[in-house]
Amino acid sequence: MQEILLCDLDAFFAAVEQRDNPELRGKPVIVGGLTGRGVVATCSYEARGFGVRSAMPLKKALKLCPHAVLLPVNISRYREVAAEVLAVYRRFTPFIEVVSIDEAYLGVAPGEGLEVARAIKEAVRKELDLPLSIGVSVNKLLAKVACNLAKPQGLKALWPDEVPQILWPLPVGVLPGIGTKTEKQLKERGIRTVGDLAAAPLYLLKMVLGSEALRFKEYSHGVDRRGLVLSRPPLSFSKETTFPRDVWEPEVVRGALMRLAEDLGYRLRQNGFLARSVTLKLRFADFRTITRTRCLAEGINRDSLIYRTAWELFQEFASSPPWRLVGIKVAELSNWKQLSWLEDEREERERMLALVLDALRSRYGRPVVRRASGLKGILPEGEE
DNA sequence: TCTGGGGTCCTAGGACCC
DNA sequence: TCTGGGGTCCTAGGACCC
Repeated sequence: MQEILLCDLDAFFAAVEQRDNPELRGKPVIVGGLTGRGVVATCSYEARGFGVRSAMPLKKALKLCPHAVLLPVNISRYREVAAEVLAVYRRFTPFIEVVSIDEAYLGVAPGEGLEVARAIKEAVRKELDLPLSIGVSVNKLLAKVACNLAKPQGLKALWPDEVPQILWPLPVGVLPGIGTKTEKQLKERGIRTVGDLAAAPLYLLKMVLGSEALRFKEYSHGVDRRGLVLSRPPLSFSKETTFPRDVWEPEVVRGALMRLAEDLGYRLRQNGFLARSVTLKLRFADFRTITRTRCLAEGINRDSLIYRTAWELFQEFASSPPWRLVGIKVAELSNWKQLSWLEDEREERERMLALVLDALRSRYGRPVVRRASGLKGILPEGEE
């Protein structure tokens, strides 16, 4: 049987910032959206010492730690660094499941897990100067738990024979798929720890976990049949934005939808996809959230069609302001194929323009030429 | 304390078809 | 007239993960 490593970069965004700016080392650093309604994306361990946590509203984080250094999320920079880390992993094994920007499972030969883990940790520290935690075991579940126990900057193995001693005392929330809601429901039935879950009768588990009860029962015994998923095409792209203040004017929402549609169209074209469904997401000031989806006859990848569909959905379903967030998701992706011959000349022109703008965007970032008067009648109404 | 953004998966109801 | 059963597609919402 193969062994599995879970490699998890510690406080990744904050660690990159501290590495790139040595004067930040040893200081509490918070990386997050700086809009006033932002939350903590990642914070350094110095900040965690003050009680600051991921997903915490920035306002609260700053109350806990007023002298923290606050930085915006520089996601393109973190992506670059993450690619360098992946390149190191690839020197050790081709079996890699990338979970997120800072996390990956690696498959290695039986008996080699700990040795490879030590070498990877050392290489990432020496070559990239980044702290990394690694959990080692025979499956993803135990590797993940081991990694959590190892953090920060640790290395730990967790073998099946240690399950009663190490896994059972932990809260059920350590199992993947048990979040706050499910944890609460289990607690109401007297199931707090993984050991409780292992001892619980199946009928009781089914009341909370439904058809997944058996899988979680297996997890509680350290059994995890999930394999590594080496690579998968994306199923959807989405982009959403929370307004700095609650919004009462449909025109403000319309402007936001245009920018979201532009971004999604760009990503579809860059990745060679057509989308057959468009979903509008709307959050009201009271936090009630709705989604409305429209399935299209044909796949699309143009900003204007994404925008138009989302705007129609908004007009149909927006009900009443104030709105807090608006978002668009495109899904039902298929590979790019030749569009129908029936497009009229205007559409052809628009498609050519999109290609030119994309080229500019690739080279220079968001184009400002969008505002030039020559584009009247080509871009969707109100966009010029 | 007043709650981001980008994803995946599951469930459940209704429409529709045979 | 008093209504089966199965399959698929579409849609909405929710839980979860990082």
